[in-house]
Amino acid sequence: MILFTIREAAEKCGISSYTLRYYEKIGLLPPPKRDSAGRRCYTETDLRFMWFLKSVKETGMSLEEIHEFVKDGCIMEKIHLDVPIKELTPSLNRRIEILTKHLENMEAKKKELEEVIAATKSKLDSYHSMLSEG
Amino acid sequence: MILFTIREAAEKCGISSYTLRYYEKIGLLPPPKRDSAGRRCYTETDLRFMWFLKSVKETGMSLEEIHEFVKDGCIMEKIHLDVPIKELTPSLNRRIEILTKHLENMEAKKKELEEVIAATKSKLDSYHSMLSEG
DNA sequence: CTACCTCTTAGAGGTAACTCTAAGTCAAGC
DNA sequence: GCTTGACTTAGAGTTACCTCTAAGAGGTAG
Repeated sequence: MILFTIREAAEKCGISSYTLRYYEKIGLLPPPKRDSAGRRCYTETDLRFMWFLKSVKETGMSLEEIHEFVKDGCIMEKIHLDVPIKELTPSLNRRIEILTKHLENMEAKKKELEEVIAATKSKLDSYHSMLSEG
Repeated sequence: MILFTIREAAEKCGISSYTLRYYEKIGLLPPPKRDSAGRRCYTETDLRFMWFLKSVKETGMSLEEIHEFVKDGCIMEKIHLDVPIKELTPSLNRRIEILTKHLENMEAKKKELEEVIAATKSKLDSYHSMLSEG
C-alpha cells in the first residue's frame, strides 16, 4: 500500500499542509495513520476523500455543511465491516439530502455563470467596436 | 427621471444599504446625486451599474479587480461629452483585459462545476442503489 | 557532530467582505 | 410639538477560512 506524507498529500490534492491539519482538527478529515516517528501517513483512499472535499468546497459548500456530511465516518468501511444497511440508512439519507441540495446550488451557479459569460462577451464586443469604429 | 432611495436601490439590486455605502466609500460606486435633505438618489443607470457589479462579484471577481476596472469613471458619459476615443483607449484596453481574464476564470469555473455536478450525480446514484439493493 | 529540514502542537494573526453600532439630523404623521 | 423611522457619518465588530508562528523533536547530509 502506497503511503504519503502530509506534504505529498498537500501537493497532490492542492490543499496546504496547514489546511490539512486544520481540517483534521475541526473534524472534516479522519485522523490518518502515523509512522514510527508519529508523522501522518495518508493512503490513496485518504487522498480521494481530500479530492472530494476540495471539489465540493470549491463549488460552494461551506465547511459546516461538509462537516454535517462527513460527521459519522466512512460508510464504505462500515459496509465492509458488515454493518447492516438498516443502520446506515439515516446517514445515507442525510448525505443524499445534502448532496441533492448542493447539486441544486451548483446548477444555479452554472446558470448564473452562463448568463454573466454571455453578458461579458457582449460587453467585450461593444468595447472592441468602440475601438475600431468609434 | 425615476429616482430611488438607497433602500429601494438595495432591494432592487440585492445589495444591502450598508454594502452600497461601503462600495461607494471604497470607490466601487460613483457618488450618487443627493436630495434636498442630503439623501442619496439613485438613477436607473446607477442601478444597472450595481447589477453589473453584483454579477461580476458573484462570479468571482474580487472588489480589488472591480476597483481596477471602474477606476476612471463612466466611459459612456465621456463619449457623450465628446472626449476623443484616442484618450479613452487606455481605459478601454484595461477594461478589455480585465473582462477577458474574468471570462477565462468564469469558463474554468463552469467547467469545474460541470465536472463536480457529474461526479455528484454519480455519487447520489450509488447511494440510492445502496438503499434499494444493498 | 552540526546544520538543516520537516515534522509536531496549540494558538495567534491575517484577509476579504461585509455588517452593524453609536450618535446625530431631518421630515412626516398624530 | 413629539415620536417614529429612515437617513447620515466614522469606525468597530463579525464571519469564514485559512495561514502562520513559536517552541521543540526526529532524521539526514556533509
